Amino acid sequence: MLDLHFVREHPDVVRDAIKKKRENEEKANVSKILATDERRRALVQQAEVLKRERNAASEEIGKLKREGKDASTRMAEVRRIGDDVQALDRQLAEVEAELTSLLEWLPNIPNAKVPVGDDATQNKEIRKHGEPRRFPFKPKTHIELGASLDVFDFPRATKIAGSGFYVGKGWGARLERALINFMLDLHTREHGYVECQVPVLSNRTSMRGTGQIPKLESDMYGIDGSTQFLIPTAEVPLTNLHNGEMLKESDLPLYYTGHTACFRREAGAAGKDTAGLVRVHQFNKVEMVKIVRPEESEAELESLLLNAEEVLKRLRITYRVVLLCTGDLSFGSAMTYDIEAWAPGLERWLEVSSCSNFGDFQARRANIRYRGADGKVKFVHTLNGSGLALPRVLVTLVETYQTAEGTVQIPDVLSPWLAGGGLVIDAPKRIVP
RNA sequence: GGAGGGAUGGCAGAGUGGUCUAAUGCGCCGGUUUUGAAAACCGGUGACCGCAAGGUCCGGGGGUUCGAAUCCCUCUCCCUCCGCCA
Repeated sequence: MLDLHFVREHPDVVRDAIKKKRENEEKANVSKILATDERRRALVQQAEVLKRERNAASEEIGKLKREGKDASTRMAEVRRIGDDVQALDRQLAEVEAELTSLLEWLPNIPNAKVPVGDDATQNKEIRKHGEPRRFPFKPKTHIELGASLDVFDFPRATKIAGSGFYVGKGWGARLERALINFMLDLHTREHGYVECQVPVLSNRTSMRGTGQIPKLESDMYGIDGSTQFLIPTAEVPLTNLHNGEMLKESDLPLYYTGHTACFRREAGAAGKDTAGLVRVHQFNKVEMVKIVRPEESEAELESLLLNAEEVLKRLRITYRVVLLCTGDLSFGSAMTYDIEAWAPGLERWLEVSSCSNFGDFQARRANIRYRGADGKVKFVHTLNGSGLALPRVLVTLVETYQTAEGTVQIPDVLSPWLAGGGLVIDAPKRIVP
């Protein structure tokens, strides 16, 4: 959420952001907000004048009564004021609710470093790590490998739950578990994050806090008449750990990581990536969240990105880092880097991580503040990034490390997390060693 | 699931219809003192809205009243006990 003062004082900056982000100008409506704010301030003034009168009169009545005098005419008068106050307060509550819901539709302002552009084609490549691997044979896709090695089962997942799910089986499941532990250990032992086990269900307040509600409500699975939702990312519970809290400056920065299942309807993506692991309704993800002082958030984004990249470096997977242009930037983000890993079988780059700086956008919504050394209350800045999304890492891993024989050579770096197991995925019942 | 108790500023905690403009303590900030620090003493110190005067806020919402932290209803959360249970 943007600061109302900021919107009032810099409406053009906000309008510019809406345009550059290709947001719906009907819903993200600055003029309507300014008009509603005017109405609200007029009502506040009217109500306050009356309240002042009422307070003075009530005090007087108290005095009269203590002195044993009659106060009935005064009381009748004040009663009328009270009725007016109540009517004004009702109107004010309505206008304020309207204003808040309008404000919730305003996107965050992009950082000045973000290139202006319409869509993903205008994103800017920042760096590349490794080269796409060349094969002396035609590499298979993870779907083909998954079937021949019996490690990913899509038809049976569809039978159980519907389309857009997968079953990891044998090495497929084991490898995913090893990757999760590898990532969590890296982030906790070497990058300074505190691991959290969090609910995969969150309420409306939390969803509003991180910005999923109102804009993305229809992309989530609601529970119990939509009082709670399955989380689309652990960003929601991890950031909302501190919802409504007043932190001490010495508490900052806070680094959290956690592994959860994530659930997405992918409502707008019907017909896209329908086969395989690339786009599924339920997937595992290791997430990193940072809660930091405002002056540090830009540098914290860079280190967050490096933390995510480190996973791919150690797995020796080819990737590139892309700075999203304004048109591709998400609603609440001020600046986002995507990490895209190369999938040799599919022959395309896959987004395995998205690292964003939200500035104070989420902090305002979730009311996460801290008291500075000077005693002043300020909003924190929040950041988050995937570290990483599991299914797509599995895709790039098995496609990258496949052999001419149709087996998969698992990178050595994972061996500590595959205790007792070999490092080659072979056809069923011939697991090596 | 049943019964009871509770929610007050950054924290602890008093306050059961009228100077509550919320006591007091801790913490925090400043000062005095000190070579420096601690201690002691003195002073200051909530959030939000408003250009300001001022107004609002005692878990959320609603009600009673001239007037609500205080009374009533309701929701949420926490605690104690009982039951059930991974």
